[in-house]
Amino acid sequence: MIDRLEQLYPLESNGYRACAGDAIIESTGPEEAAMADFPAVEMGFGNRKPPATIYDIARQTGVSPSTVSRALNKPGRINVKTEQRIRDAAASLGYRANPMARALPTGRTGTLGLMLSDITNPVYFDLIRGAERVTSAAGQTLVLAESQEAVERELDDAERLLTSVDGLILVASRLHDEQIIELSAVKPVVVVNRLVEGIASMVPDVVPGLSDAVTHLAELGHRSIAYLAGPSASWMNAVRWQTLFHLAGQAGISLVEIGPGSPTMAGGSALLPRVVASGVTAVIAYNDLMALGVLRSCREEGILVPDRLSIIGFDDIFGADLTTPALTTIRSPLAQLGETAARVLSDRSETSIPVSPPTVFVSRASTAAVR
Amino acid sequence: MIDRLEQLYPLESNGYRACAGDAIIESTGPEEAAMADFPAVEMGFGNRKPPATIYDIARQTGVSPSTVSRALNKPGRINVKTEQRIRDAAASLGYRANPMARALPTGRTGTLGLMLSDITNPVYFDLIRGAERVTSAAGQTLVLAESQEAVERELDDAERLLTSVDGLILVASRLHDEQIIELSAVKPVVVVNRLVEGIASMVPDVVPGLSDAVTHLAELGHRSIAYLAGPSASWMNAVRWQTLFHLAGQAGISLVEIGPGSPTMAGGSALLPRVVASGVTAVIAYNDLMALGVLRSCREEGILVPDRLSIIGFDDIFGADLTTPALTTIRSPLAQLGETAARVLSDRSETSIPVSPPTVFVSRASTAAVR
DNA sequence: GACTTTTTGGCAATCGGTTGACACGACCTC
DNA sequence: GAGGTCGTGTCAACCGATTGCCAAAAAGTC
Repeated sequence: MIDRLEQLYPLESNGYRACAGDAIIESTGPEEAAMADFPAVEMGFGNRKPPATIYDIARQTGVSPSTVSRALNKPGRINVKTEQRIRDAAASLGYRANPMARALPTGRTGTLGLMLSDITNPVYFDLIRGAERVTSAAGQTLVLAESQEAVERELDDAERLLTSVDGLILVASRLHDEQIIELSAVKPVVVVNRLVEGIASMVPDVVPGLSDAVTHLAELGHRSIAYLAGPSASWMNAVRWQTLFHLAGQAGISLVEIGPGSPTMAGGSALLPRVVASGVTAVIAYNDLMALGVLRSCREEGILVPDRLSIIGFDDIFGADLTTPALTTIRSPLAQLGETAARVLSDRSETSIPVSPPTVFVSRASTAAVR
Repeated sequence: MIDRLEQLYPLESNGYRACAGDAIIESTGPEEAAMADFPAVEMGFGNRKPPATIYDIARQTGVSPSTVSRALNKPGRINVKTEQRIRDAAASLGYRANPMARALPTGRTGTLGLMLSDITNPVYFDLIRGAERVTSAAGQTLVLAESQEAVERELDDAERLLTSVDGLILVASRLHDEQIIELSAVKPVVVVNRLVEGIASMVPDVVPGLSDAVTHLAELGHRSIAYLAGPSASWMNAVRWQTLFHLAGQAGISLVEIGPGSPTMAGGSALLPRVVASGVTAVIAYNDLMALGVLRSCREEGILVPDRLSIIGFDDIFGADLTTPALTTIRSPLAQLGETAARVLSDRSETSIPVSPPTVFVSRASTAAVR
């Protein structure tokens, strides 16, 4: 079978773009598709060559290890001539400083941790991107960890991560305030999408976006709407609900809370029956994923959107504008929050930091006037 | 300003779900939305308490550090009574082993690296999930790195990562074969979506899915189709093109290659004019992102899909079934590849490993019979 | 009771860097 | 020429674990 693969993808020295002139294509039969008998390949976990150390460089150049260390990290401290010799040797040996050996005496690991409930939730894309950009610009490494919405696990992972990181960004953490404060006693911690006293916190200001959304619905004639609640342990869910509660009151719109539900498409879908039963003409969901879940279920149920039900999401994730109808939503400035969080940790600046960029209402096609 | 925020999100000891009865809601004026003057908060980067070490435990229990180390890691080596005393002390001090101090003498870091061109590309979601699942089940940590489609940077990051990781998974790497082989001389390396001689490689078998796709198009009466090429440095792009080339030939369908383009929605959109000019009735894109880009541009240009143009994507990413029309695509078993890759590195098994699970054609609504 | 074996715990070296203290020579100054 | 300064490089301690080897104590054997 491996033969067939190699015929199919003939290798060249540079690995790809081989001429396919004599490749043999044949359909894979069902028996070949079975899991049990994939083509297999041998792993070569054999003898590896240990990476070069400053001791190797020292021996080769005839200086002491400490001189090597200084030549490589303290420009000017060592004679330029010597420094160059050392640099050349380092390059020829393919030297790379061992980050752990370095971290041990210094305490600096050159690494920031980013913890979120679900790495693959599109909501966090821009946030991750933003943090990545800042981190790598500062020559540091960003490590991502996932807590799977489990408090138990989140604390454990956070503690583990904390020991090997210069700072930690907690996004939409489900931990208790005290637990977060405890973590911050060990290493700098920044929380995003949550407000914790005494901890650098960055939350978008939900008022502008939500306010515009409510006005928008009011202008379309909606008098009765629902909020699709996310996880009850989510601080941001509480904020969105409370804010909406007041704004709806001010606008004279009646509001019901439906949920809590899982912050996923499935979670949204599951709540549709209750939405229908409530008789509301519009829903605002905790996030876009839930909104998309509702949207999909509506299509399956034959409920016309936006004619019979208007839907508003939250976050403006990837894909929100690809649906039909395109999803009206409230955009959170997550890229900016990610950047800021990373910058704060990266600079270790004692100065005050920005904390509350505004959300923006994005009007698309999933909202319309009440019939 | 911070006052307003606190009024808006009043804090309680447990952090959320505070009563919002007296919160004050007012619209944010435009001047407040300006970037310059976000509410700010002071960071407390003050004196941190250093984490507990085995020396602290040793002192408290009156034994030597080596005994502590053994009590915690070599069950049975130490008297149960002593071991328990040590465990209790460790717990009361909140001890957490410093992974770097441990890695230094042992060489084992308990960490796997996963490198991909773009963390936030939905294509890789399932792959990341799969790798994460296996890794964390094995008590290890997965660290993600992003290479931004830049070979220079990818090599640099890979080398840096390699020093602090037990093994490395390279996904859709743009590196040269030699570079990858060199990396694998230092630490175990697995490549995904690419075939490199001598390196454990996992690629989906594109034939089944692509074959069904071509048959599908042929049955719908398409006689002339286009392939929207992805990055020319992508091994997988070459494979998809070559395979399609043969399958189309066998089916008697004429085929043109359009591109290469960036593997993004923008990349797909940019190629639409050339698709139109070519006069084909169907396109198969390098990936779903490009297919979605074409789809969106078609909508903007008033080109009906699938009536005037059939579109097939690749990978079946999140959102592919949310569009209108829902995207017909070829699903890659990436979750499985991610799991397998992680398992191979995690077990360090010398045994042979599965390597080529089949792709599956997913027929949805973006393909139809030629008028 | 003397000898052997097993259990239990400590000593010290090691991993690969960093860094404060210091030695040595060159150069400068009065 | 004595004293001071500066530039350059080495020594040795240290970060927090792991682990091979050994010693003391306890248990077992004849």
